[in-house]
This record gives sequence, C-alpha cells and structure tokens, in this order.
Amino acid sequence: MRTKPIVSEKMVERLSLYRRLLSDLRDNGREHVFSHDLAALVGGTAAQVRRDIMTIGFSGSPSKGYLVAPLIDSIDDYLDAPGGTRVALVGVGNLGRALLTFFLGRRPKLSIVAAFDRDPERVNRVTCGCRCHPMNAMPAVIAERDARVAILTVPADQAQAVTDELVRAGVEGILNFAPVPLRVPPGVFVEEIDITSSLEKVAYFARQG
Amino acid sequence: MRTKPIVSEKMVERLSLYRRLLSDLRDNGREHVFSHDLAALVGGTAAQVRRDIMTIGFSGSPSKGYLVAPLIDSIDDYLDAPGGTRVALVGVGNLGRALLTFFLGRRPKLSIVAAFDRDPERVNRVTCGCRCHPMNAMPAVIAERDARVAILTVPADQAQAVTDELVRAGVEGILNFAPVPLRVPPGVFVEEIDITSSLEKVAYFARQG
DNA sequence: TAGATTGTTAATCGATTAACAATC
DNA sequence: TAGATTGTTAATCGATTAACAATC
Repeated sequence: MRTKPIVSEKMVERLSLYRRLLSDLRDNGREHVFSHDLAALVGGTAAQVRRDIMTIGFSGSPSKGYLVAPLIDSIDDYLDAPGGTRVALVGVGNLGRALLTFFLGRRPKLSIVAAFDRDPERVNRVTCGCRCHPMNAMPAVIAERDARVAILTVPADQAQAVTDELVRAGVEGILNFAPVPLRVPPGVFVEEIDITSSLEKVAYFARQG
Repeated sequence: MRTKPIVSEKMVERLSLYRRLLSDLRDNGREHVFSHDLAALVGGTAAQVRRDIMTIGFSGSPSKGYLVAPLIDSIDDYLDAPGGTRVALVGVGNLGRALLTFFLGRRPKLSIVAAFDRDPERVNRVTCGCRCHPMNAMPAVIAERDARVAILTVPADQAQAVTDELVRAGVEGILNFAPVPLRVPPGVFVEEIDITSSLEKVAYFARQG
C-alpha cells in the first residue's frame, strides 16, 4: 500500500466537492473534464484544481484533460477509509432527523449506524431509518457498531458532557453543530459548524457588498 | 458616525463567538474577563483575543482585563446593522424547520421574517412560528418584509434557480445549505455550509489522528 | 505545426504566532 | 515596587495566485 501525504483541511474539502460534482458529470454521461470546467463548477481556479489533482497522484493529458471515472476512483482511494467509516449521531431533534434523512443510504462508505437521544419518547424507536438508543447505551452501542466518528446535534448545555462520553467510548472525530466550542484531548478531530456565526457573517458582509 | 474597518471573515466569526460566550458570562454575573479566559473558551490564544478586541476599538486594563457588558455592546455595535437584519428562509424541510426553531426569538437584530416552500401541504400555514409562503410570492414578500439575507435549505437541484430569484428580489447575502456551490453576481455574499464535505473531512482526519 | 492544457515552480498575499515595551 | 495583563510590532507560517516550460 503506497503512502499518501496528509493534506490540508481545505484540500480535503475541495476533494470532497470535486468528487460530488464529478459523480454528477459521470451520471450525465461525461467521460472527461478539463481543469477549467471543474474550476467553474467549484468557483475556483483551474491552477488550483490541477495542483489538487496532481497531489493525489492522478494524471491528465493536455488533449482531453482528466478522465472522470478514474479520477473519482482516485479520490475515493484518497478520502475513504478502506472498510468505510461508521458514524454515530447524538441528538435526534429536528436537525438530527434532517441529517439522518440526508445521509440515509447516500454514501456506503460513510453511513450513520446509530442514533442516541435522552428523550424517552424517542428512545427505542426507529426514526428516519435509524434506531434511537438511550444515552446510557452509548459506550456499548458505539463499541459494538465500531463507530469512529460522531455527529453532535444536542443543545449547547449538554454538548461538552456528551463529547467527553463520546471520547471515552473511543470516538476520534466529531462534527459539532452545538453552538459552543468543544474541548477534546489531542488526537480527536473536531469540526465546528457554527450556524449562528455563519448567519451573522452573512448579515455583516451582505451590507458591506 | 465613525467609520469602522471592514474586517476578515474569520474575525467576524470570532467576534460572533466572543459575543455569545460573553453573554453567557454576563448572565452568570461575571463583570470582567481576561484575554486568556476568553481564549480558553474559544480554544484560541490570548494574543489573538487582544488583537481582535483592539481592532474593534475597545480598551481593557491590565488590572481587570475587559469589562464584559461594555465589550458586548462594542461587538453589537460592530456586527449588527443599526435597524437589524431580516432573514428569509427558503425550504421548510427538516433542516429548515430546525433553523426556524433555533432562531425563533433568539436575536432581535437577526430574525427570520418569512419562509417559503414549494410543497402545497406546507404553504399558507404557520410552521415553527413563521408563516410559510408559496415560492411565487417570493419577490413580493421579500420586498414587503425588507429581507436582505436568505437561508437556503432546498434540495441541490433547485438551489441555483432559487438563488437567481432571491438575487433578483434584492437579497445581498445567502447562507447556503444546499450541497452545491452557488453562482451569484458580484456584491452578493454567499456562505456555503457543506455538511457532506465537513463530515468527510472529520472521517478523514479522525483516522489520521 | 499551432493551439490548448497539464505539471510545477516562484511570487504574493494574508493570517497566525511570538515577542516585548507600556500600563495598571 | 512586583506581578500580571494590555497594546502593538516583527517574524513565521501556509495557502493562494501567477507564470511558464513540457506535453499532447
């Protein structure tokens, strides 16, 4: 197995986006694509697309650019864990259900395998295609399902406590929607999606434009 | 009215976060805070906090750091539009409803004033505290309500068409949850929240850690 | 060949980090 | 004063942009 360089966060985001757009192109019967085509779709520059593709060790040709299907395979190779990544979701409110529905069957290599909530009304029922477990079952279910990554969609005041428990259960990456920064030990990766900040940012820059 | 420098996107995000954390502190009776206290809460450095606070023209003192309430006022001054910003939300699915609920009454200066959906089942009913209008009412309602900013929570295949219409209706900023980059004319600010990319990023870096 | 695109390096830009004198 | 923190500048770091020879 060849070694792959660990790349920047931004580059991973771009690769993820390329893959999605390339899949659309493939489904529409496109077999090759030029760097400037991809650049236009992502809203970036052709040079950056070329550099990204070069970094993952894929080659194109001046005459027809890049072959779509092999490029997708190359990105798969790069981004996906060989056996796939199993995800746990904590907090089955409106946002949690939206995410469950969205990811249901979307990517076989990245699937939500368990959900948790503290509301007894929701526990032990199947919601949006996923069984909802009680909070105290987290360690056992996460171990049994081998979930390495978690999505956090609980209220702010529970976020840190749930995080501590997730880390104790062996989770190594968290996508945090709770509006508060999380403290985690080294080696655990956290991505914060701060919807309030994002909206305030849009409001700020909208009136500057 | 004094002129304020236009600051970077990251700085606006940080200011937004500072404000939220400071409000919690104030509600808990804290009257002053040191740069390193704030830094610990946001997971950043004290020097950066000091630089940010300096940039918005607020001053602290070596003996007691920064006064919480005046600092919040200063950030308000900086981030909020004088008359507030009114927001329209397009797409009242699970995610749209989660956002409606979340922002309901949360910030008087940043409130969702109208919702739109193309599903006749949802139209002309009040959901999560907000009336849902049909899509073809967008130009009229946005003008009447003076919405300058929009949140986009429609499926990918409708995103660009809805965006074009929002821009035509005068919207100058869009928070996009649809998993596809938007094309907008210059002067319109778009913030993409790409949940799929974010989750793939977490999966990638979780196994590198 | 001529035209267009790729692979790759150097220059630019911006943000973060480190450092320290000024202040309470 | 002594200790701690602020205000502010210089150094570092990384990512993006620009440029161009190599390739088809």
